[in-house]
This record gives sequence, structure tokens and C-alpha cells, in this order.
Amino acid sequence: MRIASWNVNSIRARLDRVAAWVRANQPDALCLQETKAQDHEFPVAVFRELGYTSVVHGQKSYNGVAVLSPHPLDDVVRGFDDGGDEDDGTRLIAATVRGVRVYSAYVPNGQMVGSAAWDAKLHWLARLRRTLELRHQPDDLAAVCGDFNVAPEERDVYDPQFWRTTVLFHPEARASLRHLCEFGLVDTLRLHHEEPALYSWWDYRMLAFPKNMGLRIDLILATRALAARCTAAGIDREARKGNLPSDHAPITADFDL
DNA sequence: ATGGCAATGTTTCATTGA
Repeated sequence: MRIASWNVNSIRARLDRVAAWVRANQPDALCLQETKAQDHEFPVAVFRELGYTSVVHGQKSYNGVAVLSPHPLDDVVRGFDDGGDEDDGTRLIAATVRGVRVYSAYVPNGQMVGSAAWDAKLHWLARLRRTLELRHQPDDLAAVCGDFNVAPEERDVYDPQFWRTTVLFHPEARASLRHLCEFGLVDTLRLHHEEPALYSWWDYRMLAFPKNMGLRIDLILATRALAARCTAAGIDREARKGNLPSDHAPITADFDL
């Protein structure tokens, strides 16, 4: 079973590229973030022609998440089902695919350290952990996938000295991500690749991509039971090339399931 | 080669992203 995740920076602007990637890579579950489409605007028909069903949770202009699969998508939940306040933005959707609970998460960026958006980012990560505590045991088969807007470690950042002052690599954001993982989630890429400079996002500016000035902020986190079955993980740098790319590359994890 | 931001809609500039 192959699970993939991709911040596409508008599904409508990226439709041909995403459809081609699905055709070539045949994921069993594809989590999308920043679809930037209301639910009725999501191009479900294009993916249906490829044999994929889409479950979506979107809004106008910003945010938006989805899960696509050629298999049945069961027990779909949009947003946090923790009984708390209504979500501020469409940033989370979950569905069960072949017995695996799959989450597509778009963690708030946080804008500036110390801003209201920064507080909201840390709160959002804490709320995601609470939701997992309510819904799962660490020995469940679950994958929390998406754009976390936090790089876990120094080896995931091209200039840690600079980036540690920003929302993407600030010690507090890293601590919030660590706390999430301490629920019992494993960073699947690091099960198979130890080397530094494996990035999933590059700024559109400053020739960041050809210079590999990036950060690894997109993750597929697996519960221990699922991680035990992880046979491969990777980042598809090729999909960041060419005309009109997303600023993020798709990431994948394969499981013996 | 992979080349110096991009998508949206508030639309000819402002907002947001990371």
C-alpha cells in the first residue's frame, strides 16, 4: 500500500500535473493540501476518470485538504472531531482506506513568531495531538500526512541558524511537533534515509530549488504498528521541476499491507 | 539541467504563503 502527500498550491492551477503524477505513481491514498477550492469546485471528475474517489474539505482562496483513493473511503471526518470549537480554516480531513486511518493535515504557517497566527499554529498542533488521543491507540494503523509547516531536525533545514528564528524551525514549533509525535508517531522518511538535505519545500524565489535551499516540512507520520510495515519512503524531487510547479514536492511511504 | 515568486480575488494591487 502506497500513501502519498502533496501540498499542491491550488488543485485547479496544478490539475494536469497532479493527474499525471497520480497516473504514474498510483498511490492507494493521496493526501492533498492547499487545494484552494471550495468543495463544489474540486475537479472530482478528472480523478474519477483515473479511477479515484475524492473526499474534500475546502474553502475559497485559502487552505483546503483532500484524500483521494482508488479504494473505498470510509468514515470521512472533516475538521477536528474533538467536540471543541469550530475550526478556523479547512485544514484537516480523515478517511479510512483499506483499514488504515489516513489524515490529510495542513498545519497553519504561523506567519511571524509571536503573532496571533503563531499562537494559532501551536494551538492547532496541540489540538491535533488531543484528537489522536481521543480517537486512537498507538497500535492502531494510522497515518498523519501533510504539510506540517515545521522541519523536525537541523538536517531537514538548509540554513538552521537562520530558520530557527522563523515559524518553520523555531524551537517552540519543533517542540510542538515533537509532542505530537510522542503520541506514538514515526517519521517514515527517517526509517529509510538518514542523510541531510532531503527537502520537500523550496521557495519560489532566489533560485532556491536549483540550489537545493529547502526545508523538509511535509511528513508522513505513521503509528508504530503501521511504521513496522513501512518498506520504503521518499520525496519525489522530479515533480518539483518544470513549468508551473507547486513549491512543494510530493512525498510517499510504502507499506506491506 | 531545475534558473532569480505564485495563486487568488479583494483584480491592475493586496493578501498570504513558507
